[in-house]
Amino acid sequence: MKDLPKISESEQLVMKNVWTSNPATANHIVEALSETTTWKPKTIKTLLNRLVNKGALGYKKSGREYHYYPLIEEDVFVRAESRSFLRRVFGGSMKPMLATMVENEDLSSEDIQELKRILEKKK
Amino acid sequence: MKDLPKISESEQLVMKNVWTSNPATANHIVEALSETTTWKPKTIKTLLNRLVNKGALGYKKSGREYHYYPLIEEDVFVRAESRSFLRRVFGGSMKPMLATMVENEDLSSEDIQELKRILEKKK
DNA sequence: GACAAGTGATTACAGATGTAATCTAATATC
DNA sequence: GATATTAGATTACATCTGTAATCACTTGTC
Repeated sequence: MKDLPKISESEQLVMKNVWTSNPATANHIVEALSETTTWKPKTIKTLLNRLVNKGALGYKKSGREYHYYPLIEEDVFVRAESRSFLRRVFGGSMKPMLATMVENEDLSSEDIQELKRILEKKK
Repeated sequence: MKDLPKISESEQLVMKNVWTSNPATANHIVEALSETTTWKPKTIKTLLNRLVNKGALGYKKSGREYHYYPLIEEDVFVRAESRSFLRRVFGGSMKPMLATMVENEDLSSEDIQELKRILEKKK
């Protein structure tokens, strides 16, 4: 898997919106992000422009609206980010990572069963 | 849990060394990091100074050597980082996170069994 | 006491990031 | 065709981060 561009936390929020619903206009993304952030539209448009420059987003012009779409698959990004996190914080080891997550989160018996099923699915 | 200072990836490498063996002198940390990085001693000392200013490290002077020690417990940092990762990448959901990790990593049957035991330990 | 050596503090610089305004150009409306 | 409006590009600024040199001060040695 070739190198992904480095995407900051703020840029990730933008990407998440585009992954969820694309193609999307800037205004659409601005509206969506205004529900969860206090960013000004100009800020969001800066992040969009940076993501385009980084090769994470593409766009197609329609009239005077740009329709943005992802150039990185969400799955690819998520897997890369997960690998990076596991290596950086746990030295690549799954066991302490899972132990820490399990301690952090309030999990029900159903949750635990579901997680075990996920483990069992592993071939 | 009060706010932890934001620690960069490079600073995390320094912290890991101090967590592993402390108190530690700058030279000791420089030696240890020289095994895995190509940083100059001045670089490492900058990172040490920044960590002190951030409140992540403290020091005690002995002769002309500073003995650095952590002001943040590794466990606390690891838990906070894990929470942040889970929320940021998976919206707080354990199941897709575990599924992604399991797909990413080459796990043996023993590994899987051990991970299930970790889940079962959850009260 | 003087000088050398060693230690960290401060400074330096470039790029990244967070945040947002200003400018330019294109489209929509009249 | 002219003007208003809108959309993104560019610029702005402060802080963070990566990387490392220079400076200042303290300690060690003679």
